[in-house]
Amino acid sequence: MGRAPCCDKANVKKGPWSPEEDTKLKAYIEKYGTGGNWIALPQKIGLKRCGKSCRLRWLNYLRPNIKHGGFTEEEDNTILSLYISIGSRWSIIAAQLPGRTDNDIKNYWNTRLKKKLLGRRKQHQQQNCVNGSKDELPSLSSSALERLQLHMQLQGQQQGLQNPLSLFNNPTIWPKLHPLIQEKLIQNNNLQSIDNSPQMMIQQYPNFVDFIHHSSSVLDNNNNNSNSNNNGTGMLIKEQVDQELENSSLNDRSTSIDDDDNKINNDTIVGNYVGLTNNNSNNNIIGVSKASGGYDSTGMQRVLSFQAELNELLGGANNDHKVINHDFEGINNGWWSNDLNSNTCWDANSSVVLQSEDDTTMLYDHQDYVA
DNA sequence: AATGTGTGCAACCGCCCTACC
DNA sequence: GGGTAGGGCGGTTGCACACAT
Repeated sequence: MGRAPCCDKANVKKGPWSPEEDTKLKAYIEKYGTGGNWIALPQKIGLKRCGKSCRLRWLNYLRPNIKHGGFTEEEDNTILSLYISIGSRWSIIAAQLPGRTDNDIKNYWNTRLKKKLLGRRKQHQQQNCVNGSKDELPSLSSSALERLQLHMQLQGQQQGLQNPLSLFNNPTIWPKLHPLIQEKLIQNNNLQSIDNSPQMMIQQYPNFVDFIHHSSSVLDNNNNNSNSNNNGTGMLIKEQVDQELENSSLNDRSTSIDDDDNKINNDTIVGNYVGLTNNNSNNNIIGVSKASGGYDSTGMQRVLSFQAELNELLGGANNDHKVINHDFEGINNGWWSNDLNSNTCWDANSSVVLQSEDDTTMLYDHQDYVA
C-alpha cells in the first residue's frame, strides 16, 4: 500500500499561481509565519492549494530577496565548480548563492549554463567529424563523464589553452594506472601494455560507467563492513589516515589500508594513480591520490580525504586539511569531505574525484606525476 | 497565416529523511 | 522500535512564448 497523499488531490488547484493567491500567501506568512506546518497552511488562509505547493511558491518566488535571472559570470563559475565537485545537489549549490533558489539554479543549469559550457565540445566534435578524426569522446552518458569533461575544460581555460578540449588528447596529463594494477590488467587481458588514457579506458570498456557504478557498491560495502566502530561515514578510517598523515609527508606517499582489520599499513604505495582493477570478475575504476587514501591488500582503493581543488578555484590554495561533514554543512569553511560515500574529494595537486549518478567515486590525477 | 519546433521556467511528482507520537 | 506525517529534494512535466518553416 502506498502512502496517503498529503492533501486531497481532487480538491486542490494546480497550475500557475494567480496574483490574488500570491498576495494571500505572502500576507499571511509575513504576518503569522508558516506555523511550522505547510500542510495546514492553505486551509487557514482559504487557499485551495496543496501545502507543498504553498511551500514551493513561497520559497521560490514570494519570500524576500529572491533574485531571478541575470546570473553573473561569478555565479556561473560558482555553479560550475560546485557542479563538478558535488553534482546535482542543487540545494547545496543554492546555499552558496544568496538570493538564488535550488529550482532556479537547476533550471538555469539544465537549460542554459550546461549548453553554454558544453557548446565548445559540440563544435569540437563537429569539427572532428568533418576532419574524420577518430579521437572523438563518447557521448556524455553520465554526470560523472559530464563533470569530468567540464573539469577538463576548466583546466584548459586556466592554462590559457585556446581549445581546452585538447587536454583530452594529451595523454601526459591523464592519470596513470597503479603499476600493480596495470600488471594485473595486462595479465588478465593478455595485453602487452596498457594505454590508460580515459579515451582508451572508455573505448576498451564500453560499459565504463558500469565500472564506476560497481565501484561504488564495492566502496560502500567496504565502508559498511569495514569495522564495527565505523559509523558508516568513514570517520574511523579518516581518523586513522589523518593520524598516519601526521607522521608522514603529504607529498610523497599515499596510505594503504588493510581490508581485514581496516588498519593503516605502512607499506605505502607511492604516487598518484588512477587504478583499474578486478573484483569478482568485474572491473572497477579505482583511484588514489598522494594526499590520503590507498589500496588495500586486494588492490581495492579506499578514497579518504583530499584537499579540494575547489579551494584554489574559489578562493586561493589552501594546503590544510579541512573536513566537512556528510551533509556539507561546513561547506563555507572548506571544501573537504571525509565521507567515503559522498565522494567529493579533491586535492591541491589537481586530483579530482568524480561522482556519478549513484554516488560513485572515480579519482583522476591529471598531473604527470613522478614519484 | 498556419503549423511545427525549440526554449525557458514554474510547478508538480514521488521518493527519502527525520521528527514525533 | 515502529508507524506516520511533514519537510526537503532532485527529476520531470507541461505550458507559454519565440522563432523557423
